[in-house]
Amino acid sequence: MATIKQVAKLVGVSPTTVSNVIHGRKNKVSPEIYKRVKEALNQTNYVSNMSGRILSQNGSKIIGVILNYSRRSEINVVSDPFYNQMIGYLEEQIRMNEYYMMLYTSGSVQESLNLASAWKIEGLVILGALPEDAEKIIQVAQMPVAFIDTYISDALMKKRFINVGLQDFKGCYEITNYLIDLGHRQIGFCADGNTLKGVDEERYKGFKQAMADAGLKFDEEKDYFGLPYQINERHDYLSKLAKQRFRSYTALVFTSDYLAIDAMNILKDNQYRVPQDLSITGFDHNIFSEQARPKLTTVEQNVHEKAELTIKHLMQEIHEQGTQITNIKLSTKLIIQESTQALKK
Amino acid sequence: MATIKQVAKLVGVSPTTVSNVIHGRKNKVSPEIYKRVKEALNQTNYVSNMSGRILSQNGSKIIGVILNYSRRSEINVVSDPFYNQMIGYLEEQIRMNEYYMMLYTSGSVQESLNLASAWKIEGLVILGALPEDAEKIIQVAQMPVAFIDTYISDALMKKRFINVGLQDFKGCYEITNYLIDLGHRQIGFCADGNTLKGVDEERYKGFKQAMADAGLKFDEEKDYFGLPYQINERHDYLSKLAKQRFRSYTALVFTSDYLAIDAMNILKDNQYRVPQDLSITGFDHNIFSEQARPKLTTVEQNVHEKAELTIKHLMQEIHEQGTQITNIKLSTKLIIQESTQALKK
DNA sequence: CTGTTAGCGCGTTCAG
DNA sequence: CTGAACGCGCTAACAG
Repeated sequence: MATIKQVAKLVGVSPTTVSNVIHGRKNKVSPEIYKRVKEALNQTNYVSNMSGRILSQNGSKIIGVILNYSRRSEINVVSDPFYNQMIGYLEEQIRMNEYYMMLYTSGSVQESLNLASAWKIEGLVILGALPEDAEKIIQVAQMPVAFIDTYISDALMKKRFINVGLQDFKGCYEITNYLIDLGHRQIGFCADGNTLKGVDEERYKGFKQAMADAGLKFDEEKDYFGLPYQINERHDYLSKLAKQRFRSYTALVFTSDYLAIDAMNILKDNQYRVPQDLSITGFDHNIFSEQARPKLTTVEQNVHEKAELTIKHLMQEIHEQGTQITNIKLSTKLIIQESTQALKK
Repeated sequence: MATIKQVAKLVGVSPTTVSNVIHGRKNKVSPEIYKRVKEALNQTNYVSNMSGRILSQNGSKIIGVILNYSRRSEINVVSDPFYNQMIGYLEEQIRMNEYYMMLYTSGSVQESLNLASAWKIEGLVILGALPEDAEKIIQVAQMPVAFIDTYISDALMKKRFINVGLQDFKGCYEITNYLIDLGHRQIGFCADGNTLKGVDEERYKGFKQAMADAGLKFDEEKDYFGLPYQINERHDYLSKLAKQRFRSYTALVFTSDYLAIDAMNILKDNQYRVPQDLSITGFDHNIFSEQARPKLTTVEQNVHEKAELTIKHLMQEIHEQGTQITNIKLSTKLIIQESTQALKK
């Protein structure tokens, strides 16, 4: 509640002196006064008013974290533990850098940029942006931006933009290969919705490549399953699939643990045994894959590392030490658990 | 990027006029000029600078959301879907009220209050605060504060404080009673940690009351299981319990779905069949209880409603229309699913 | 080493 | 209906 002025009056010095003490500029204040001001600061429980600070050109100390939910339905963004974990870790990293986190979910680029300029936000973290939105942002944003899990062509990348993602192609290639090695030939691919973009698209490509490399047939019309976003619709649809079309497969690859577990439960309800009747794989290695029985064979990504790297590079850019384009693809790890087994001959 | 001054110069009017247009004060500006200014505003993509606004006494439009993790380990806060859902819904509600959300996890009251005063935060939402922390906050906070899931005595409540919670006692009483009705007599109670506070304590009381009302013995030393926070330690401990002490029970009551599912898996790994060998209940009715097989018998709380009510009342307080102490206890609902069954004689 | 002054962008007087 | 002037809290440049 106390302002610099009030503290200054209390001690009997000028506001500048107080400001200097606050910023620890010992060389500009005599030790004696420094001590007295410091005490007054503690006594009055002085907290600097951020708006004053921002106005006098000193950075807002805010990192905006924007959750894009144009891709997935809102329900999933709230429920999918990947986003939740990510937000938790981002908050941790931002706080550790003595910045503040403003969280915003937004479907539109303009909205996000308005937020940023209204608050003179120093850096932006954008989760799950579509490639076309990312392009727009790169063109107009005035501050460093870090994208997480967005596919941006290198040509578009600029110095102040950071892109942290995963080796989605490779991850999905490997897990598909693993299924093929187990003897599976009829493998279906299941994802959110009918048009794949970004992360899911890369995973799909990895899957198809693995199939092609093994000389296996894959019919994009028949063997690709686009699941509804809405949980009830999805369950109905999965039930139908379980009763008919899924019967001709021995393994199913899902683009996320969330979807895989969801489907596995519906399959169980329809008297499938996993993995005896059907092998199932997920992607993420989050809490769902561990809590499920059988535990899910999946692809691990290190969410904490993702958050840490993102904020680390963002901070570098903010402090102008960034020297090159940052486009990181973190490696993945195949986690073999209980939801897959070798095909019996 | 444009400031009021710049827009004013562009149109050829004074800053005041522009300000008036921004605030829609049509009676103070001629229609002709109003239109021209409006156009310029759109063209330049004007966004008002928040710091200027805050400084000139007009509210920061920030709601601070503080996650207290002194009670639970950080790991759980990040993983427990209750918190995640809550944050998602709070963000939604805050945004819908045209406010901004600043997210902060903190173990100390002072830190939280510093955040609030630095940003002139208009309202605070505090998740899972300890009663003693809540008391401190009530004493010193300058703005409306809404506590979620904190037990505060009515005597301490003041006009500007809001408390939204659950009928935890009743919820746990009912589910325990349900088990008793099913014929269970040896019922254990499992919770996070060894000293129960707030929500968990109330649930424990509800449990004990149900046992007492049914004339059943309950030994606080023996029949209460305090589980370690750390996931690995917890699993080890649960494994031990599964092999020995759990054998003498026919039902276990858990304080959250998260813990119940975690334990259920360990039990399965130890050849228990749920519910045939052991009935299990959770609390929350979140995604875990639905994704599990068997689906968990649990107590439902409406998280969305909780968030909505919290922000609604907080907004009322902010706009000074709050007239009375707000201490809400939302009702719960028993959700009977597959993890419980009648005891065979 | 210390104090004075100006200005950041906005909203709100108060005169014209 | 319009504009000039002030102040919010802070910092940086400049004077003493």
